[in-house]
Amino acid sequence: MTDLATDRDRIVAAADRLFYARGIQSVGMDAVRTAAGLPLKRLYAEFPSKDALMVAVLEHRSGIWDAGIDDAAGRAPTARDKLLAVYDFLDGWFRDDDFRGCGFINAFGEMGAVSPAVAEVARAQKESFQRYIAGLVAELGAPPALAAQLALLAEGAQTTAAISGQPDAAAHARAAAEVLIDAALAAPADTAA
Amino acid sequence: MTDLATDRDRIVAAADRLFYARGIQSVGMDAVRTAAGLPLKRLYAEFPSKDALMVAVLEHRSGIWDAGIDDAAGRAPTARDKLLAVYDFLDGWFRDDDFRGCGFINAFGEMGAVSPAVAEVARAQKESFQRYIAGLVAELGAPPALAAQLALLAEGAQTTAAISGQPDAAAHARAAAEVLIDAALAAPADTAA
DNA sequence: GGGGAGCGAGAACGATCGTTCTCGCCGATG
DNA sequence: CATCGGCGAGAACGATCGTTCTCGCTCCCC
Repeated sequence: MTDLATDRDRIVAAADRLFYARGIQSVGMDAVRTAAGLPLKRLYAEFPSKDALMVAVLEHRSGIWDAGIDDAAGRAPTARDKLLAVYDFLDGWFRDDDFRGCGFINAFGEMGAVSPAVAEVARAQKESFQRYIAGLVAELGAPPALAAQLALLAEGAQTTAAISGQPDAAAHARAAAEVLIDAALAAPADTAA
Repeated sequence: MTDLATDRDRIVAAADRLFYARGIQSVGMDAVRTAAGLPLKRLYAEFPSKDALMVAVLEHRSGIWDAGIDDAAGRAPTARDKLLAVYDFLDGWFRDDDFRGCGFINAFGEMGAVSPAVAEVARAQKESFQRYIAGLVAELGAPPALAAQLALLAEGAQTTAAISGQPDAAAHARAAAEVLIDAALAAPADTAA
C-alpha cells in the first residue's frame, strides 16, 4: 500500500516535471513512464488515462503552491506582511532556473477548452488563492475589492515573469500592492464608479 | 497576388479562430484546411510548416490587439484616460462569448518551451504592450515603475477573467489602476525599498 | 518441488498527426 | 483542335500518440 502510494507519487512528480517544462501535449505517456522508472502497466493501473494523470499533477502542484504560500506567510507577523509575503514568495520562484510561468495558467490555456477536468482544477486553484487573499484582506479590515486587486497583481506578475523573463515583476507587484493596501485602509468604505 | 494575399488571410483567420478556441496542438492542419476552404497544397505553399503558421497567426493577433488598444485610446482625451481605456477595452473583450484568455499567454504556455519562434512572438507582443503603457505613463509625468504595475494589472485581469470566468476582473484592474496612477502622481520621485 | 498468480518489459494496435505525392481536370497556347 | 502546365481534391506516408496485450520470469503457497 505504501509502495502503491510511492509509485503514484513518483509518477505524479515525474509527470509534473515534464508537463511543466515542455507543456502537456508535448509529453507522451512513454516519456512519463521512462522518467518515473515504472512499467507502463503500473502507470495505467494508477491513472486510467492521461487526463486523470493531468488532474492529479495539477492537484499535486496545487498542494505545493499552498504549502509555499503558507510557509511564506507563516514567517510574517501581521496580515499586511502576510499579503506582501505572497509577492516575496513569487520573487523567489521567478528566479528558479526552470520557472516557466504558472502551471495552472499554462494547463488551462493548453487543455482548458478540450479537457473540462483540467479547466475545473485550474479554476479551483485560482479560486482558492483568491479566497486566501480575501481572508487576509478581511483580517486587515480593508474592503473586499482590495483582495481582487491584489490577486490580479500576483497573476499578472506570473505571466509577465514567464513570458518577458523579468523576475522583477514580483517586486513591481509588491510595490503596487503596498500602495493599494495603504489606499484601501485610508478610505475603507466606498468604491468609485 | 491579391488572391494570394486573400488566401493567406483566410488561412490565418481560420487558424486563429481554431487555435484560440481549442489550443494549438489540438487543431490539426486538416481542420485548418477545412475551415479555410482551401486545398492543403496551397496551405503549405503559403506556410512551410505549422510552426510558421502559428507565428503568422500570433502576429495577426498582435495587429488586432494593437488596433483595439489604439481605437480605445483614441477616444480618450488625456493620457490618464488613455491608460484607463485599456481596462475598458479589456472589459468588452472579456464579455465576448468566445473569450478564452490572452492568445499569447496561452500559446506561450503550450508551445513556448517547444517552439522558440512562438516564444519570441509572445515575448515581443508583451514587450510592445509594456512600451505602449510606458509611453503614456511618461506622457503623464509619472515614474516608469508605474507602467510596469499597470501592465501587471492588465495581464492579471486577462488570466483571471479567462480561468475564473469573471469579466469584472477588468473593473477591478481599472479601479486599482486609478489608485496607482493617483498615488504615483502625488509622490513622483522616489521608490521604496 | 511444482504450479499458478502477478508483475516487469516492451511489442503491438488503431488513431491521428504533419507533411508529401498522385491523380484528374481545366484553361491557355501553338 | 491537340497539348501541356498548373491547380484542386484527397489519398498516402512515416512518425508518434494514448492505450492495450503478450510474453516470460519470479515468487509464494501447498
